[in-house]
Amino acid sequence: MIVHVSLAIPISKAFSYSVPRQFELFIKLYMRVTVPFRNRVLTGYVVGVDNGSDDALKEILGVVDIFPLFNESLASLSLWASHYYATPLGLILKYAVPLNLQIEQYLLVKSLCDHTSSLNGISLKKVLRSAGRDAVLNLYHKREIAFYDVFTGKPFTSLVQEPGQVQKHDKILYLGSIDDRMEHYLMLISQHIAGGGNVLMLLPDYYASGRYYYKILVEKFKGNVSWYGSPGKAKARMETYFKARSDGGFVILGNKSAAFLPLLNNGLIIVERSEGDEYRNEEGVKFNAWIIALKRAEIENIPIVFGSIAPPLEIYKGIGEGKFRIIDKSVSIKREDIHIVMKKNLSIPGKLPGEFTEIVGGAIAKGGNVAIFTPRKDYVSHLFCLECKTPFQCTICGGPLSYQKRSNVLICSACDKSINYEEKCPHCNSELIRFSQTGAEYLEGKLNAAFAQCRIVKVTGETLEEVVKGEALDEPDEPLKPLNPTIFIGTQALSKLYTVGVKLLILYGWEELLRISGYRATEKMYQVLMNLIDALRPERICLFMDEKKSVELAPFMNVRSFYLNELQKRKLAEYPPYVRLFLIEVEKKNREMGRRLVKKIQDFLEKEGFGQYITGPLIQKRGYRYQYKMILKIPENESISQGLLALYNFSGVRIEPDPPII
DNA sequence: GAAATAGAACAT
DNA sequence: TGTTCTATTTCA
Repeated sequence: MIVHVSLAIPISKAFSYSVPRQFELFIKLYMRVTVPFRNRVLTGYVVGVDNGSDDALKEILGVVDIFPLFNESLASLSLWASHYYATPLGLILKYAVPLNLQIEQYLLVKSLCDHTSSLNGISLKKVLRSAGRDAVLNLYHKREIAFYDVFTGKPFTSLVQEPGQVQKHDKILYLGSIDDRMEHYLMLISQHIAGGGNVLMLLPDYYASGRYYYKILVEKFKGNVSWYGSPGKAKARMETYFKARSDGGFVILGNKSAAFLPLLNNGLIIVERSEGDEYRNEEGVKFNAWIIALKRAEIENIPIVFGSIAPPLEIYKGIGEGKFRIIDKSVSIKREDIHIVMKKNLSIPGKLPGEFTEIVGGAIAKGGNVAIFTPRKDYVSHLFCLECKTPFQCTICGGPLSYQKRSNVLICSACDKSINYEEKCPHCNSELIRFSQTGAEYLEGKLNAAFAQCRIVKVTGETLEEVVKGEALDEPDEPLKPLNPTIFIGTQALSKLYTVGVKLLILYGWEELLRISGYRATEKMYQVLMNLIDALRPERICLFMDEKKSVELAPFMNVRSFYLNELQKRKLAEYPPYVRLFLIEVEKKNREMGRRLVKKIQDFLEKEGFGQYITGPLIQKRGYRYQYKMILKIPENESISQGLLALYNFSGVRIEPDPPII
């Protein structure tokens, strides 16, 4: 017997091994096996089984799983993701099963005959340790033992597709406010769990959205709600895993990895605010959880519901093409309800505009909370030397540096590297440094000085956990006391504060998103504005815009026309969702070497029929290295299949699927 | 991803 | 011609 094994390394092909006779009976597709690779031992997934033998192949060293952890649908989902994201299958499979999976610890042995009775009720982990893996596999194969998990008490068997109730696969966009969405979700969940199904609900983040929804769901569904993938809670995670796998009637909440969680049949998937960037997994395997969830619903033939007040453009495109159904409960804001103040040099440090302190002060005097959105999180995001005119750049990657006053460091926005701020230009040593593009930290300082009597809370992606857990929201269910008005200052993270409620919402430099957010800028602006209003429920809205950068507000005031217009623009410009973008990067110390590899890649892509879609390469010097960047713009109907995966045959090539900014 | 190996650069 | 450091290839 020969098996083809996918390993978690950046190589797109599977490696073949022969199977010693004693393992042959145990081998099934998608089981994990240990194999020799070079001079180490790796765990990989069996992705193919052949009869016959080949003496030239090395032998597998052992069989890890008693059952395959994947069923057909999860396997096809992984295979699809591997192609779609041009990522080797082994890396996807490794991600798709729970991290640090310790199934054996939570499985107990059930004796099925007399001479195994001493093992009855003992954990599989212990039995494996005392009897050895091969002996246990043998007993199981002879049907002398079986397994059940400690949480549900139900037998742990292969994931089989139960015919059961066949559901209608349906893709729905629920366009409406947070209260309407919640009501709709509760109705759907009740229906589904009453029918014995499980519901998977994806939420944009753990600390704020997760907390908010968890609380409401637990109130209604009690112990049948759990988080999958909560940080540091291995046991809870496994409990959710087993419940979802072998039982019905549960609501499983998660963010990214939950999109791959094995779920019993008769499922329903809900994705809340899918436009949130938090669904993008950037570490290791790059993917977007809602895209995976959508494909999964298709493969498993289960309904999926996207709820939002400002959904991603892709979904609105799906409505136009008849792939999505829409439930439209949208509420539009009126232009005349938004007060606009134009100012010069809004993002350059200096005195806050008089109207600004006046308006904030007015709201506070009436005893209401105020939320102030600003697009950047640090003190300032753009430093440059007034003498030699050089902007401050990261020494490692060449990315722009921003300044954090509190810790007096410069942070690279591209690679997160931080260095101490020396108060002089690294180029010419001049001390004439210009700060511009102020952010949340800067405004926080200014507000502290102007409104000493108020509590001022900074809300960014980094502080969100602290804010939600901390004293600012110690009674998340009750709005903050009017006697103690609070000013929340922050980035889009503000739109996660579902419970505070504000009298006044100010967007300070919202139009800057146009320059920050690449080709998605207008879409992003709409989503930021709508989600802030959705979560914070302001009585009044006020925009402070820079005179020179100001934008027309009218196009944002009607959902339908906004999306149709934006889709039209993207189509003309040949941007997503009408094309898919892949960023291909090559980095070499030697300029000529880089050029040669780029040429090889271009020739290969040409041969594969992608030649016409290449832009670039753009050459950038990064420290001592040369970086070559190419953009592949592939029309949506074009299949990429194996084409891009084969780029892993050239080493030193990095592929980034769907880069947000190019 | 990382070890083996081929290649370049430098010294003897 | 040996030594050391770096870039490239290959793994079953």
